[in-house]
Amino acid sequence: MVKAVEASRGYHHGNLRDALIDAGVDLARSGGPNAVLLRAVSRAAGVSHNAAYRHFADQEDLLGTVAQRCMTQLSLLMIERMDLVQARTAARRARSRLEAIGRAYVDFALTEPGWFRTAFTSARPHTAAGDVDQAAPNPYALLGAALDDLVRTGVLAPHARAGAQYTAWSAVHGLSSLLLDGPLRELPQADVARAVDAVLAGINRSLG
Amino acid sequence: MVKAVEASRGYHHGNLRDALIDAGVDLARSGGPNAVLLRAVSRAAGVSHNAAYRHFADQEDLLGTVAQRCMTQLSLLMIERMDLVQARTAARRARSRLEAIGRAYVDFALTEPGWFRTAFTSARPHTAAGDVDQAAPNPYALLGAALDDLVRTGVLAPHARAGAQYTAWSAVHGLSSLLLDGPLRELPQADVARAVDAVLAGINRSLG
DNA sequence: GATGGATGTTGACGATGCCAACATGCGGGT
DNA sequence: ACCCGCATGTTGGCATCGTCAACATCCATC
Repeated sequence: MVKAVEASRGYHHGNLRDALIDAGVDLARSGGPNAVLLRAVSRAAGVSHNAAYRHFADQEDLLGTVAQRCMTQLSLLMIERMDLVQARTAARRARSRLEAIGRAYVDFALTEPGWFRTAFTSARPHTAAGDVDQAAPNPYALLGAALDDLVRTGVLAPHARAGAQYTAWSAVHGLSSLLLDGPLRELPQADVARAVDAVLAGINRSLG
Repeated sequence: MVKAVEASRGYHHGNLRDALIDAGVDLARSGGPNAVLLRAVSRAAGVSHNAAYRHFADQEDLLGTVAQRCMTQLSLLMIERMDLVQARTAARRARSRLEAIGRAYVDFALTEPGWFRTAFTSARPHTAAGDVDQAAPNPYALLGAALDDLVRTGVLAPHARAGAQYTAWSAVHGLSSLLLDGPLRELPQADVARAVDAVLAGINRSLG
């Protein structure tokens, strides 16, 4: 057979690493990075503390792995929203896609604060040596692809692409952070919408 | 006399709250928010664990207070850099001041990562009820004042001010975060400078 | 079938946050 | 001047966490 997906519950779990990561993702969702505890994930996986040490060097290692999964969740929402975009011309489509991506980014931060904070908890270069899942979609690769499309459709001048990338990333990520943990924390919902519109419009304008 | 600055070291410390906060700021500087521990600050203040509970409800309370001090540090650097700006016309001066503020923001994040992370550790609305030091300068108030100057000097149209505020805050904060904990983490120094220039130029352009 | 290495378990140690009970001494009221 | 209350510190203890060491189990390979 390919692999025992359903965990056999004998002495050996059979699929513990994934189970631990899943538990970590759950904990991160509700409690953020500080909730991703070695003993807690072990408990959730129905296994004894210390079992995790056979799969992760230490808590930081686990957290880094969970953080990557959170990044992937962000990517999934971005892709989903991007695929919904429809437009006449290729140029308009590229523009709308970029906006959809940006909006997804902010929405993710606001609707999944635990995941968002965990994804950027950094702790360490969670692009650690070894098994970074290269196949997993990356939020910034998606943003980059959207910018490539803008260049392809003539909206964005090729020489401006590099700068636009930094500008777009920064604006969208910064807004998300400020709304979540910054001085915009308790902004009324209507103002939030206005702020998002303003920032996305600013990005659009800065594209030329 | 005004106040016993030098701590009298009897049974009662005499100035414990401030001593604990200072110790917390030190720990935050080198270790970030996770290093601001109740027992550690007590130790640093030469006092027994639990003494801190006479001045802070819990660790989160202490951390929030320390976070505010970190915010103030950021403000101080911004003010310092802003005051260095010289320019012929009032308009150019206002523009240069905004840029100086933005650059200071990013520089602070990169040179004082522990403080920066602590300042935005949020944990809870560290604008808790009660004694928020209103006199302390606020990074966003400074940014707001700089934008006001741009309106006053005719660089920025009044109706565009609100949007510009969100745009500028987001861009500068987002860039800082991405350089510190995001995918731009290990960017070579030359590219960092380019990215900062690009984002600041983008802000300037978005002002019209 | 035996056996070795991968996987899980048990137990322990130090550190942390927080609670309860106790100690100290400064400052205000008489 | 005295005394006593209450803010401030201390001691001790508990539950939880990360991590190490020693041990148990079982799957795969010969």
